[in-house]
Amino acid sequence: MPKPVRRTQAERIEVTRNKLLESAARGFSTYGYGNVRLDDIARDAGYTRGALYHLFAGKEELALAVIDWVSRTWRAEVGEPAEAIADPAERLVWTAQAHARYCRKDVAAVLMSLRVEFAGRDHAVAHALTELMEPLKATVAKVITRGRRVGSIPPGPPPRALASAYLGALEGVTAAVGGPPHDVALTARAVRGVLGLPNPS
Amino acid sequence: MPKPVRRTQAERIEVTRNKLLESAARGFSTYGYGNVRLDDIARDAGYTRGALYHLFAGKEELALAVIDWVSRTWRAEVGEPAEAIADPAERLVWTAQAHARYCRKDVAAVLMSLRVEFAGRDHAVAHALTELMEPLKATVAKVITRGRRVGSIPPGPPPRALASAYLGALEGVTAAVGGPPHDVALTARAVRGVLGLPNPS
DNA sequence: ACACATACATACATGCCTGTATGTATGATG
DNA sequence: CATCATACATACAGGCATGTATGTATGTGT
Repeated sequence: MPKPVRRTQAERIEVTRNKLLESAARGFSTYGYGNVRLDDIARDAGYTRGALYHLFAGKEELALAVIDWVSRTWRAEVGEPAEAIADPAERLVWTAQAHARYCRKDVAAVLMSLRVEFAGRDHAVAHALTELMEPLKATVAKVITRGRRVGSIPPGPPPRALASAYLGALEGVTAAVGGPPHDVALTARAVRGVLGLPNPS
Repeated sequence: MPKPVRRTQAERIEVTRNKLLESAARGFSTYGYGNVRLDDIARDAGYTRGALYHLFAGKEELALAVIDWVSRTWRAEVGEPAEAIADPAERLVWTAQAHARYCRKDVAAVLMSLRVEFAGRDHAVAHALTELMEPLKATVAKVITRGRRVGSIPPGPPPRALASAYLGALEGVTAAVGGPPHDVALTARAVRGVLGLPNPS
């Protein structure tokens, strides 16, 4: 018996919460919001639904918490570091590559999975997702506009449409390729093409 | 009262079947396989579940029929015409553009929607989808290989990985852009980038 | 025109999953 | 160490969607 370590309540709850969030992310990502059973999520994390309902009000709140959790880590690992890059074109390409690396963690796919499932629906999860994507798209559009003013991104379709395509290419390619060793290079290729940048070769 | 036209049984059943398939495609695409209710699908087509269960063994068979139905129209409108184009690079770019136009019909999104929902699961629908995508990916890989031999596609990542990225970019961009007037141009940009082709400018 | 088959509607039964209420064990406080 | 609070498990209840069985109307063969 591996010694019943005495943990403080705050520690216990944080450990449990994180385990549940991770299992939930995997569950939502693999089975979808509607198909996954809370029992599976809890059991996968090593608990029962009792723990889950103690920490989250229900399935919907759990999904919202997962979205918040994943988007936080995304910002930390992809969004924030990208802001250090001055040149707009470089920054967008770097972001794409960082996103591809980020998506190697299986939990990352949960955002795309949920977005597809809730696309065009009136649901709290759907609203959370659009409130997450909308500013991101706006930011990308702004970077594109700046890039064109500076001359590092060639002219073409309107920035907002281009931003949508950029994000779509990002997710589509990373999801389809599904990991190393070519995910980063191929994602970069795709977004370069979308932005109208020449391939570096 | 609009005259009770006397239709033959074969006609009745075909009309009904098609209406149900179209509603099912919309339903699966909007709500997902697990979330949509067969009652909604039937009612949307102007029938009840009675008609649905008379024509299809159940939800699963309905989904399989929808997949078959959509893939047929895709082949007719995108796959087959593309084969007329000799040059490999041109053919792949044209296919992407034709796919973008094809996706303007709302029912087209059903394949991507189902693929995301069933990705990595052991389910009859999942198998049907992989059996549909696998040959397609193989074909694209072959065209890429030929294109490189001929010199119309530059060297780069292995053909299979490139084919995955090509299809991912295709779906990602069309789904994200979501229609005219820029869908075709942006999709072409993305796949050109993935394939390593120079942008025509 | 009659009996039969089939397209489709309505009514019923079953199972599963969410949500809630209750119970138990472990950590906190005096 | 005794009492309380909290993390988590187990037990119960309700709803909702699938699937099935039965009923009705429309087309078909003789």
